[in-house]
Amino acid sequence: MRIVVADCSVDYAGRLSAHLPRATRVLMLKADGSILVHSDGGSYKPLNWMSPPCALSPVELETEQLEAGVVEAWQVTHQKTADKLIVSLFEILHDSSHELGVDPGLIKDGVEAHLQELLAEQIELLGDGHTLVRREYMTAIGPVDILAKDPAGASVAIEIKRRGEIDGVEQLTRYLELMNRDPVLAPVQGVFAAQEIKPQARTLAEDRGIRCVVLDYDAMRGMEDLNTLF
Amino acid sequence: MRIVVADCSVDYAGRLSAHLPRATRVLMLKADGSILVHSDGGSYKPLNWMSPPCALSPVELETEQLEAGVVEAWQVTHQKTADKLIVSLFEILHDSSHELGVDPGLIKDGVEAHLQELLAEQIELLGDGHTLVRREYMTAIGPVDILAKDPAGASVAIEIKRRGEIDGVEQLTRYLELMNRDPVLAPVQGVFAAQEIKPQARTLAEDRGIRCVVLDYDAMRGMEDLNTLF
DNA sequence: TTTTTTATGTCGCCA
DNA sequence: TGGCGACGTAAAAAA
Repeated sequence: MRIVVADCSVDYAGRLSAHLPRATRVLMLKADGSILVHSDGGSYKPLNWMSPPCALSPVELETEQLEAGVVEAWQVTHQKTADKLIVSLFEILHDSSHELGVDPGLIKDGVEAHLQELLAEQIELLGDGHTLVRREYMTAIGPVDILAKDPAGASVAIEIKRRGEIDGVEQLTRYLELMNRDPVLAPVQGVFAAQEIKPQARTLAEDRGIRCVVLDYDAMRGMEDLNTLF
Repeated sequence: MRIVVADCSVDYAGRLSAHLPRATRVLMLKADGSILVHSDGGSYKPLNWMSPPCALSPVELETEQLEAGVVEAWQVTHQKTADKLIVSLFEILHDSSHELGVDPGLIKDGVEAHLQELLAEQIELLGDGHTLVRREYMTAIGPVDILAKDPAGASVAIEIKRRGEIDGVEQLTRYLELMNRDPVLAPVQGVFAAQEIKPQARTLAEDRGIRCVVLDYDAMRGMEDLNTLF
């Protein structure tokens, strides 16, 4: 990994053409030949970049560029798509290289899939007498996370999110609308289950007669451990 | 912009939970408080990050952490969502700060928006006698890229894409269906305009009575230059 | 390998 | 500010 801080301008030609006027930026050159051009703001997306597989090579400077004050120029070319990125450096303020090694990678946990798995195992969290029909119950417009039955035998459709927001309520509403047209299933009660439910989402859900259930992930995982243990 | 190369581990809790085991990585700390954790591979997406607005603060180390070899720890918290990122540093290999200033930003060229602008100016490309009604004509299900009239005064709805694929045809079909129900507009003819139209998309479009027009971006831009010149 | 789906998407526009 | 669509979407999962 080579890190260069420099006064530079960048030109990209590929799926679109783009230009970055002269300014001070951070250039991250990774071991696989890829390059990221970052400014001191924005989010994780670089201003400009080239993804691997690609190769960096120095560019012979023309008189015009030398006169404009260009000290050095790089050309980064994508192996397959022929996308091209040209970095013109006017002044290098910092330049260092670092041996990083291979990264062990990110371990994700607590995603929606795991919550769904846990709630399916502990369906009684919705209330005594609830029973699981099945996970990923298929409908014409997509799978409902969990289909269950309440103690009276009525259908319950459950939408699970890590964080409950409006679009989750909309999604569940679409499922309910469809399922309530099916005489075998109707009437179907909706349950919006999440670790955290935003006030706006709760209001919308309750206004539509959808029950909101806040899930305690740690407690549910604890229960699972107990179940696995015995 | 502060750049730190360090042996570290990272924990994230927000929409999901994630953990990065101890390894050497590059930490980019931006002026707005945001942080990116990069490895020496992958692509432009960091292994982990926190987007602004957020704030970084040092964490008081516990005995357990000190014994494990943690030298320093940071906590980055998102202002609104309460997402949290904790970076535990075992060894700092590099640490430098740089004044970057505000970036002038990326200048894009050749995107859909520009194509739309150009076609609106050169609406006669659809055929002599065509006139522009307006760009981004609003309908109940979203804006139609361009609404025009043919020489006979009939409505023409134009969907513009850089690369014309099936979903673009579907989108235009939805607009046409809706607009043709409006007695003021009906009958509305559809035009699918793109720099490149995939055979599948062309077949579907023509089957639905939608005209396909391939746009020559360079020629259109050339025309614009002439128009600006005189 | 190719296609489809997901995403801590991000970004930009317009109501 | 919130909703909606495009993105050089990228990245992961499925086929």
